[in-house]
Amino acid sequence: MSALQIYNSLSRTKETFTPLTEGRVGIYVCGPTVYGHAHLGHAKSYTSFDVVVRWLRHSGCRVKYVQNITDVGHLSDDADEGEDKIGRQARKEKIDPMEVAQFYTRSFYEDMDRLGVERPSIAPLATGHIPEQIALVRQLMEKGHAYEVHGNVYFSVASFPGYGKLSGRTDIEASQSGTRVDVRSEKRDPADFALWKRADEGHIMQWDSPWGRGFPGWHLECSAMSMKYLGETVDIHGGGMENKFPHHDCEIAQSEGATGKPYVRYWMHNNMVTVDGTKMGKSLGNFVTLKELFERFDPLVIRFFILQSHYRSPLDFSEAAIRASATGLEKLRETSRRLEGATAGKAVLDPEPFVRRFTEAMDDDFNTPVAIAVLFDFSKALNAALDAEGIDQPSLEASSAFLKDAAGTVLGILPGGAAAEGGAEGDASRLDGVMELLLEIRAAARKNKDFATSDLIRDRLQEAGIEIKDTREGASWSKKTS
RNA sequence: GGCGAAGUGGCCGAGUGGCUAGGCAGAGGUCUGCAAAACCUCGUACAGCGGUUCGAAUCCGCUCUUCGCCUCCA
Repeated sequence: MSALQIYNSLSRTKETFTPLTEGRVGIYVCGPTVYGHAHLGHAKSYTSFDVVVRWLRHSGCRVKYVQNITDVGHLSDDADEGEDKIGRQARKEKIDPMEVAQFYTRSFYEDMDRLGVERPSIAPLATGHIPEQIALVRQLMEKGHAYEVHGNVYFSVASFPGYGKLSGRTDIEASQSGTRVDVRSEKRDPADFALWKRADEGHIMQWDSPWGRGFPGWHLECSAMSMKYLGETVDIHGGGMENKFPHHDCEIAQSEGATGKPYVRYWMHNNMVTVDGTKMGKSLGNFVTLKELFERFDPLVIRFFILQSHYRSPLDFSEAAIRASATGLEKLRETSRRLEGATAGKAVLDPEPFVRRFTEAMDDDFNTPVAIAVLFDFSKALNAALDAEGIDQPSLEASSAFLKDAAGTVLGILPGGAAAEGGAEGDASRLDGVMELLLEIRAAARKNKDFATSDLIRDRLQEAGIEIKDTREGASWSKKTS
C-alpha cells in the first residue's frame, strides 16, 4: 500500500500516495453529462477509474467513490452564449428535461454494468444539489471572490492568484488575445467565469436564488458535491484531460476561494480515445457508442482493450486492434478454464513472483498494460507446467487464487460470464449442463474411435458459435467472442 | 501564437542510462485420430541530426511530424 505511486497532474510527477486519513480514501470523478449515449471515450475514462478504485480497495483502503451526473448547467457553447445541453435535447425530443436526464442516465449505467465498471458509492445529481451550490456562491461573494451583475454571478479570477495552476495557463490575458470572441462587457475580466446564470423566460430549468431565477454554472456542481460528500479536501479527483482547463481550474478556484484549504491532493487525468489519430468526441461526430460496439464485441473485450494501454496514453480505436485484443483475452480465459478443470500433478508452481510483479505494476501509477503482460507470462508458465507433468494441489489453488484476484477482482477481465454476454443466469447454467453432456458423448465417441460422431459434434457446435478445445485435462468449451 | 503530450519492429502497445516487455499477425517445430488450443524456436525496433557518457530507445540541444487544450466534450 505504502508503495503506491500516482502521477499527480498538478505537480506533473509521480508521488507516493498517502490518504489524508489512513485506510480511507475519498475520490471524486467527473461524471457524464447525460444528453446522449455513452461512447468509447466514456468507457476508457470510467474503466480506468474503476480499476483505480478496485486497486485501492484491494490494497486495503475503504474507498468512498463519488461520481456525479451532470443534468443541468452544461452549456453547448461559450459560457456566455449557448444552450443547456439537457434542455436542448429535451426540446429536440419534445419531452421533459428530467426525462432526458433519466433516460440517458439509465443508458449510461447499463453500458457501464456490461463493462464491469462498479457503481460509485454516491452518484449525486447537479439538480439535486441546488441549495448547496447557491450556498457556495454566497460564500464566495462574502469572501470577495464573486460579484453579481443583472442576476448573473461571476467568479473574479483576479481575486484568486493561483488561477490556472493546473493547466499551466498562468497568463490568461496573453493566451486569450486573438481567440477571444464577443466579450461580454458585464464581466470585470474576460476570464471570469459564471457561477450562477440568470434564466430567461423560456429557459426550461430554473430555480429561485438570492439573485433571482436562474441555474448553476457547470463548474459549480463538482465543487459543491465533492466538498459535501468528501470534505473540503479530497484525496483524489479524476477526469478527462480535456477538462483540466477550464473545468478543473475553475473548480480549484471556487473551492479554495471558499475554504482557503487545498481542494484536491492528487489530480488524475486520463487520456483520450482517438480515431485515426484524432480525438473521438461528441462534437466531432466520429464517435462509436458503446451500444453499437457491444453488438460486435463482448463488452469485456472492450474493457480488456482499454486496459492494454495506460490510462495516461491516448488509445487509438480500430476494429483490427480490438480483434487482436479479443484473441489475447481468449487466451487468458482459456488458461483460467483449464486451471479450473485441472487435476493435481507433481510439479510445484509458485505464483509469488508473478504476484509481486503484478503488484509492482499496479502500484506504479496503475500500469495495467504491464500488469496484463504479467498475466500472459503467468499463463505461459502455467500452461507449460500443465502440459508437462501437471502441478500439485497447493500450486493449483495458489494459481487459481492469483488469477481470480488479479484478473477477476482487480482488473475485472475474467471470467467472461453470462452477465457480459447478456444471457440470464438460469440459461447459462442450463447451457453448462447441456454442454457437459455433449462433451461426455464426444469423449465416449473418441474413445471408441468414432471420429465421425466426435467431429460432427465439434463442427455443429462451431456453427452454433461454440468452440471446443482439447487439452490434457479434457475438452473445454467457450462461446466465440467476435 | 500560448500551454501540454507524443513519435518504438507488419499492427497494437509497455519501458526510460547497461539486464527478455507483452499481445496480435507471420515462419518452423512438438503434441494430437484430424483440427483448434497449448508449448518450443525465430524479428536485434526505438522520427532525423548533433552532443553528454565507458555505454542511450532512455539524458541534453536542434530539426521534422502528429495529437490535445486555449469554445462544448470522458
